[in-house]
Amino acid sequence: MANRVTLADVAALAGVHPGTVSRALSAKTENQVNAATVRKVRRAAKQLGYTPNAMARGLRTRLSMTVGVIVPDLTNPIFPPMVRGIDSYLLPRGYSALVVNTDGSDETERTVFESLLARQVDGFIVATGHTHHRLMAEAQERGVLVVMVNRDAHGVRYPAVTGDDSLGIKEIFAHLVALGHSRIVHLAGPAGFSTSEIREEAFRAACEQFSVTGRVLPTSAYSIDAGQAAMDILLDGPAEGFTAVVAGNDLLALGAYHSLRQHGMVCPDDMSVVGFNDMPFAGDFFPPMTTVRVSHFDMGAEAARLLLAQIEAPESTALAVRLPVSLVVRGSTAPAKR
Amino acid sequence: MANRVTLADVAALAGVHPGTVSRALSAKTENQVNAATVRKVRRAAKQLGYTPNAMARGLRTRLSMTVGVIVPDLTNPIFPPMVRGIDSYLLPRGYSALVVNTDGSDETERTVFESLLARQVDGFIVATGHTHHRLMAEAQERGVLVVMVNRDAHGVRYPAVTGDDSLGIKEIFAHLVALGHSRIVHLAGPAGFSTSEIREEAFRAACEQFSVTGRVLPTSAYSIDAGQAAMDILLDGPAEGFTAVVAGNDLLALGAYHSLRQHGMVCPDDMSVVGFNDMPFAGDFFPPMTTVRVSHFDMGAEAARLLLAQIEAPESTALAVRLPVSLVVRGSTAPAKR
DNA sequence: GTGAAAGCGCTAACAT
DNA sequence: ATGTTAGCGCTTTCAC
Repeated sequence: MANRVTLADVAALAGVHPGTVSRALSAKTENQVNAATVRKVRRAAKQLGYTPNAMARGLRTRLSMTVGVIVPDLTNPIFPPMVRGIDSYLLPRGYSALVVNTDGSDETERTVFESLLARQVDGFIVATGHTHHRLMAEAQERGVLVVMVNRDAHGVRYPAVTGDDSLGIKEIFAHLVALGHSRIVHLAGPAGFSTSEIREEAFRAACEQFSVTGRVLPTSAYSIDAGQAAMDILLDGPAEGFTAVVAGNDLLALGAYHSLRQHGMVCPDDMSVVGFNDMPFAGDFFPPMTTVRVSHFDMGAEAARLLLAQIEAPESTALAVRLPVSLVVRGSTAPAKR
Repeated sequence: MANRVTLADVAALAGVHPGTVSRALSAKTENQVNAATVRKVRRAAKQLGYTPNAMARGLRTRLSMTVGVIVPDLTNPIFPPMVRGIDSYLLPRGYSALVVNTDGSDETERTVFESLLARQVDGFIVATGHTHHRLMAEAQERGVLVVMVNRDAHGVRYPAVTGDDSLGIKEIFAHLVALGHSRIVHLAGPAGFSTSEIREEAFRAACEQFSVTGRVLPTSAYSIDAGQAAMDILLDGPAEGFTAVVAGNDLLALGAYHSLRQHGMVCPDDMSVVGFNDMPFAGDFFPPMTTVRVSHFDMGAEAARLLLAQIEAPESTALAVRLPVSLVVRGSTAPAKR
């Protein structure tokens, strides 16, 4: 594959030593070199179409200028914006992101983690956090730099960037209660994730606060099918007078849509449904989904910022960052039927 | 960042020469080495937690085991499955994909292309093709290995993996004509892309073949807004008796939904709409979208296969691959009103 | 079957 | 301000 012009070639053409070329071409060191020489070197480099070899540089500097990004599954629509957010911070600073998927498998996660380490990534952004995360604990012991994103891990001192989930749930309740709902179901995210825990916790607290009768339905995954299955359990049994569903995320809410439809019920007339995340196209579903917006782009950008801060100053105390959320009211919520 | 165990360390512990460790640890060369030595080396490597340094290896072998993937925008939902497809072929073979976005900018594309080249990628998978693609022409001259995916580029001899767009359009027509539609609009994709050209061409041919009165509405981008704007133009004017819309892709079809709704029309009662791609969640829109399914996962996997074939045997004549398509009939198409 | 030695392309200390 | 030198960690000829 092409591109066999080296520093030595440029040096030869410019009539200087390779070391000088290296200095002339790097922003940090070009002031150590005569302006005229810099120009001469630049001209030679351009003429030859010189591109520095990142692997040679990285080998020497022990820096790959690459960060590993570990996500459960890129086809989950919250991740592409997050990856774009990461890139938006990384690329202008000369870094690249290597994105890998785990499909929820701890074993796959270990494999990709090691392979990323073999590629000498300078740090990780990890979106696969779960509450008891062995790998993260080990990574910390090995001195690997990590920023957690979206989900946190317990007992690990890595910085984390999350949305303000508690506030999101509270805003949902304010909206629902104003619409007259007093019996509300929570389609709780699967166990073992901080997002699930925090949202369920906030749900219970909000029930207290707003004097609402709540019921928590566990789910097995953050997926449409799991949401549908959980909702089926409610609708197959006695009605119990619930008029609204607060789902752990938009996918679960979509599952609730499916279940409702299958049971001949209409959302929002028979049952209001609220999602979480405001994933792309949430406004194009039927009905357009009321949900809590979290900017996954910002989440990614912020995580990248925290990671580079650590890379450049390993001592920097990067704390948890909580991003703002906002309720987006669309067509899946309506006044409670009396 | 951690991980400072080298070959030399392993060699010292195992009591052999670094060269021997290298041979013992590589599948291709381990048969050159005594079985007992291999075991000894393996044990030492495991004990120290040795991970080979990919940059050092790459520098020596001139192979990065990395491929560059250039997409317009990862948040366009057809790309995540494609990237997963690429990964599905690459990762088991020891390769990684470095994905970058261009946001449709030729300048950005040049920049990311060069930066990927600097990272010594062994080849590219390019999803940003347009009909007259300067960069691809240059890349070919420079001997850069590329596989085009989804879209083709004219006048470049790179292999391309695309869907069978012509067949897709034909199947749409068979469906629509069976429903009694005889006046059909095409929301054509923007100029300069092979997908737009081929689909529009197939539309015109199908109009001939099925004796349908067609009208082509150009759009400025493959986006919801562009689709809505184009559809607005039709609906703001005299009706002309059109009863169905064949959109250049699902996003344009979604734009048609919006325009229809804004004009107080109901899909599919007043107007049938067909998309193209069967993007994720197309079945969850309102109404669930009738569209042509193309497996973008397979597309990515196939592109990766073609690229690795080229990398491993640069002489291999990789031709264009056309993937099968299938019409997915959902709720956005209905019998034509008489 | 294994050791020795060179070198991939670059940067960074050191010397001048 | 620039040249010299060494070496990042690995693979791979060439010896033995």
